Amino acid sequence: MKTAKIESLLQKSNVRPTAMRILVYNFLLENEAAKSLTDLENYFDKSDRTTLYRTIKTFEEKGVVHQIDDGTGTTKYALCEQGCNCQIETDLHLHFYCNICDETVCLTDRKIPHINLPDGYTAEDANLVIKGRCEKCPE
Amino acid sequence: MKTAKIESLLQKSNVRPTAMRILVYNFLLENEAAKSLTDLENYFDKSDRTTLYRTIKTFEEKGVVHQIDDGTGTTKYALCEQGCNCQIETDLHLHFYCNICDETVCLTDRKIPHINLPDGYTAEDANLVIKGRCEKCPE
DNA sequence: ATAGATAGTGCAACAGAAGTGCATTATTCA
DNA sequence: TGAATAATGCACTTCTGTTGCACTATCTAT
Repeated sequence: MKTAKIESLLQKSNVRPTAMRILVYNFLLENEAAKSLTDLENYFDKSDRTTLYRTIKTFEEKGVVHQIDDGTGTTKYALCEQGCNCQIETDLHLHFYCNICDETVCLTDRKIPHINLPDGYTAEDANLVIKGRCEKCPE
Repeated sequence: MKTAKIESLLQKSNVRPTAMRILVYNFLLENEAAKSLTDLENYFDKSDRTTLYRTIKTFEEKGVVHQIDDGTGTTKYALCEQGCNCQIETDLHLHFYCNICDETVCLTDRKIPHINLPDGYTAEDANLVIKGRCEKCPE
């Protein structure tokens, strides 16, 4: 994607499009799998960890990316789809973690099914991670 | 529960019932909510962190407790039910994390619904955490 | 009952991820 | 241009999880 295009996307989300932010956005865009802070750090070895940390936090606050807890203990991030509203319960999609290639992807078209909770419990958010073997890792 | 009872339960799981292990088991038994290593550490302040760590790891290996990743970033543990087979996909229950009291409980009778994955994906394990308000935290 | 083997415990230290404070640099805008 | 605001980079801290090693308790076979 062209830099100018990313710039305008960031601006739409009220994120000032600095060089670093455009690079990070592009990196996330080019990778189907969700990336961790450490992934970013390894890829952008010229840049400081803190900068990347705060970049991703800014993205998260502004709804550019969403956090993924895939159970590996390391938080990962993926771009939100256009018009995605990660916070709304009905829009929560599930994530798939591949035990073989250690990559996590969004299955944006698979929503988390509604669960009937016991009396007195109210749901506000949900997280569903399926672990197994992904399409890229045939048996 | 009587010490003798816990002793025999541990023995049935091939865990040698040391004093520490009986205490830890009892602690987990008396608390409905899942506990983290830090919780154990705070409660058993006379005991060493490593001992508690290895105790809980032994329990986990032998199927006495199961690990819970509730998205807080801290792994928690809860006793397995009798005959529970946490590893089998069909037996996976979901967990509930309360945003108010910061406690995580097993909803053992709510199983994770089956999800149809895209072609090429195979499920081996799953983790579902619902977050919200628990019965003990009325509005 | 005792000696040797095995298992459990406690201390110290380390690793990785996440987060904060502060000084420096870049950008905006009046 | 110059003051205000935002972004970046460095150093440091905290928290959780983990391992190595020495010491102690427990078990088992003689």
